[in-house]
Amino acid sequence: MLKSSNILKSHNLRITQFRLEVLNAFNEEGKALSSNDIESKFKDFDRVTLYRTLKIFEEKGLVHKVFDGSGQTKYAICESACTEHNHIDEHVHFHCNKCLQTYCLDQVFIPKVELPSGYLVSNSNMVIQGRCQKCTQ
Amino acid sequence: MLKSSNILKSHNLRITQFRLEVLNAFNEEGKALSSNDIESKFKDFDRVTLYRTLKIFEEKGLVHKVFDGSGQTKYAICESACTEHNHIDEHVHFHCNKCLQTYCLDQVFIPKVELPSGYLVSNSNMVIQGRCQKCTQ
DNA sequence: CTGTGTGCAAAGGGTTTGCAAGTAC
DNA sequence: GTACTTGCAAACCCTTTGCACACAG
Repeated sequence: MLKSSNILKSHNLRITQFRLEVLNAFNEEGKALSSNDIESKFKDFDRVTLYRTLKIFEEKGLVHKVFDGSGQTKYAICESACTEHNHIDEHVHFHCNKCLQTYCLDQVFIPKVELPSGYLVSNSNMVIQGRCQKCTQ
Repeated sequence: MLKSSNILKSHNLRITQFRLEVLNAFNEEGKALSSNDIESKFKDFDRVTLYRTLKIFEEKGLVHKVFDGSGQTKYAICESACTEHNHIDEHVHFHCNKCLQTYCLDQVFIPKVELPSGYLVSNSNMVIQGRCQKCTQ
């Protein structure tokens, strides 16, 4: 049994060809993908199904949205710890201004910040822009 | 002469009624505004002109885009130091999950983060979500 | 067999483009 | 007077909704 089908099963999702292909796309690319990115990897393709797939993947904790400042909504694979009721994505995202790709820096955590009194923090999001490893070589 | 017209003049923009009103809206609200937010403050209104106004304001360094995770593109007034060629917006943004407003915390700076070697940083962006001062009272 | 997923058509919403008329300077 | 700005219509693109058929379990 493939890894992707295990992921689907463990999140209580039916295993379909389409979902496997989308999940594989994320695993192969290793970076945040827009629906457009995914679309261009396939032919014979229904956009609507992709939107629905991404939506349910997000709800069930397989992927999380990334707002990288490009304006496009992108998605990236979650850490395995994420579930439907407990999204944990406290890592930094890096957006390369040259290749325009966005990477999850799973090993880089978002630092805590001291806020003025009266603010209650539930969640933090950090996007760093610049040049990625490939584009500085 | 009003403050807003000085801002326009100092950024080499023609002073028009429309631009003054948009600029005043930002100054009055003191938070990030979507084009929708601005639209609802006026009547007798052309959306297209607003889009063009916001675009040129951003280019000239009067406002900066804020991606607060709400999905909507919002804009906030820049610090006075920003110009067409030098955007400096190294402060934290706060998005309230209750009132859905986004505030610039000008006094809270984005902490520096240690990245793996090979990454070159040009810019950082940080959005903290939770409850704002008004909504925790 | 039953409930869920998919594909198509169409609608909805935000944003951009083209062009003619109006306005700042 | 000239270049820039505005307003309107229409185009564009991304995303969602409705519905009938197909498929996983």
